[in-house]
Amino acid sequence: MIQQVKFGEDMKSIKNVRIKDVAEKAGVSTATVSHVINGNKYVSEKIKSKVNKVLKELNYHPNSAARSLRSTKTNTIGFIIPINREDTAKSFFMSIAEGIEEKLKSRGYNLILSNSKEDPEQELNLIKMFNTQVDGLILAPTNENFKSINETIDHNFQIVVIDRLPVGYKGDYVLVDNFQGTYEGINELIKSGFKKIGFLSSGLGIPTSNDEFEANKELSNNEIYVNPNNERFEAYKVALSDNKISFNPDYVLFGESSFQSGYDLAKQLISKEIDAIFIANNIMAMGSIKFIQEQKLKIPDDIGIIGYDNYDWTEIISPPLSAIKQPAFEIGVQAAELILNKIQKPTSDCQHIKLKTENLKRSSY
Amino acid sequence: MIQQVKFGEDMKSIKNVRIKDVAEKAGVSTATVSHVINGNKYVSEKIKSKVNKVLKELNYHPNSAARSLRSTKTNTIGFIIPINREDTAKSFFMSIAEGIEEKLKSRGYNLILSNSKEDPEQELNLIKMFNTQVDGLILAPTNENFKSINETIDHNFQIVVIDRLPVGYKGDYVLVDNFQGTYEGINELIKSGFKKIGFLSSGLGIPTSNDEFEANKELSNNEIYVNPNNERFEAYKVALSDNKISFNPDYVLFGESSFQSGYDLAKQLISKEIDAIFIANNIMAMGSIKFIQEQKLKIPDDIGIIGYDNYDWTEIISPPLSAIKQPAFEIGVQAAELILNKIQKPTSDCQHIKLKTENLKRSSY
DNA sequence: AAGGATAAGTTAATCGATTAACTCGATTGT
DNA sequence: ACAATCGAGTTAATCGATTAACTTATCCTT
Repeated sequence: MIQQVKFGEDMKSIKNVRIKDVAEKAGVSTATVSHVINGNKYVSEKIKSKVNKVLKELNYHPNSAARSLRSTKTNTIGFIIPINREDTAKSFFMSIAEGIEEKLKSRGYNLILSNSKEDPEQELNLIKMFNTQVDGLILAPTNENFKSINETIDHNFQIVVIDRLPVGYKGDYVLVDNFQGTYEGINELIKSGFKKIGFLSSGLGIPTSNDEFEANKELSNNEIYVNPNNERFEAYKVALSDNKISFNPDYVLFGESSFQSGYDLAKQLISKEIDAIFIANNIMAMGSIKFIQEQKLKIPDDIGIIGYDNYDWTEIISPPLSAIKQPAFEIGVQAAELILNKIQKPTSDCQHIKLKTENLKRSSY
Repeated sequence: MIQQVKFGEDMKSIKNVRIKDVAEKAGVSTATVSHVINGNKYVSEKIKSKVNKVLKELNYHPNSAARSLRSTKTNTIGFIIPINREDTAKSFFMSIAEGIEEKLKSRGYNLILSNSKEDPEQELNLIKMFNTQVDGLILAPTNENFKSINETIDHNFQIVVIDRLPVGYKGDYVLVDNFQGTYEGINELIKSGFKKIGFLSSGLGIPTSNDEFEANKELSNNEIYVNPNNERFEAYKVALSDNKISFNPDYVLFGESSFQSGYDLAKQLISKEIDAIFIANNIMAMGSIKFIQEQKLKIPDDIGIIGYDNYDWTEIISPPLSAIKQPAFEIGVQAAELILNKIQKPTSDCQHIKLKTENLKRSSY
């Protein structure tokens, strides 16, 4: 339904108030007004208050384009998220965005948001676009290698990486300790008596065959692509091994991050007579649970479950789902903090932050 | 866990490539380069290709600050959302944001995102901040009256309002036809044999007492504050009346948009022996369902339920929840379309778009 | 062949805020 | 008492891209 309405408002064609207008009205130079606004040179109280008065009267707002052009600071931070349509990770990244915004706002910065849609090409394009637009970039990377990213950064801006760690990246980052959370989760599962524990996840960023994986291991920690999924997978294997349970590759399935894929993989896995599943991906967890419900399997009697990330729905399914919760908002706050520091002091040491997860034990195991 | 790492990268202190550099290398004037880039004056093929070549070689990217300053176009659209922390509406607005972004990107525009947190003051501040930053603003308003908003807009930018309609606003908007969706939902409930239908919602933007409400009715359609909740409430009443069911104010409860409030209000409502509930708010629906599950009430035998908005979780609870789905992504696309049109042709007629909801019948009634 | 029209580029003013360099009077030190 | 220093403002160059106005050279038209 589309209506059309005649245009006939009190169109404002107000010429913007310039610093010059303020200066004239206050009887001072533009430089003085600028000094009052930015407080970077001493101005006498008398003049300062006169200028401030005029500033208010005229409702002056600095033209950010002019300001950026002259000072080469944009006061804007870019944030690139990697989500597909219908991906529930959007809630995760949105919470991160909130954290970022909260911190930025308190320091007078803006946030520009863009979505790479998990497409490395898109990501590179966005970075290009950001080149002259931002003072810093918070990036949840989809390119697995930092080289290509680094090459497209031709402007002098700061970067903070979150959520995943591309190969060759040495700068600031904020990650979540996915190893610890998963390790603890698997451990709990085992303590509760589960022995045949399946592992469901979306794709790994690293080679999955054993040979290649071993090869990777020899590189230093910074030299492999770290994404949440492979950390979780590693933790799964280590936890099993620490509990003297042998690793069975048949119990591990990777698929795309979707409801359907969760459903399908759960079906496959359950046909293998496992007694518990660790599902490293929120939306796949939903699909899996759907299948389990359809099969009328009892949770946790027939099958134990742990999911990843705490969404509201995890509380209202029956039984409520146990989950490993990532501190999304906090990631955002920390990332913003890092980037602002780096902008203020570009030569400062790089910070590597790893946030702890929280283990939410409910009734699904 | 925080690590410190010595800073010692191959710091880039590259001076940015300016249009002047390109011009010199290509042996033409800066004006010509600009014309090639923007295509607003004819340039011979020979020169055009020469310039394009240099553009690539030098990896030129226009300085957006300079461009904005001169052309008074920022090529940026602002988007203000009104969400509180933990509000599941974040998923709804995020989908809208995706829709906006998709459309904007295809036309070379950027998106700046900010959150008013449902605080009218904050909203006004954000608008102020946007004044010289954006060419247009997409606003999910929290101020109920447009006057205060209008007063803080001192720059000459375009506005498109979404989701709610403040009093006195006459410009472009994209809304969802909440009346229709709710009306149909209630109708279906009645057809399925439910008679005592409760209504749960977060706060209305209009006076709720009957007198005041009647007073409001006399104003023209554009003169009352329209938000999704009051439309839904209206539809509820009309649907009852059309089915010759008398309206019982005891069956209607308003609370804040939270899990707990949904839980509490469901408790209240159920004590009144209703046989179905229409829950006009997603997160309240979760709380309500939690309570219903705890009481071991059978859905839909003991109680029928319809919720609002289609989240993934609605499929995996038992039984799957019937819901009215808003076309979030589409709202974004349309809003972006409107604002781009308005920017191109500021005097064009205002468009009023109302999108249809979708009725997802599942097994909860 | 003269005069105008057109085509293809160029020159230079301009957007608004910042800031280095400067002015000018007052204060201080010896 | 005189130079040096300081305090409080001002002047004017500058950031990089756009674009109105202008310059040539070329092409018609009669």
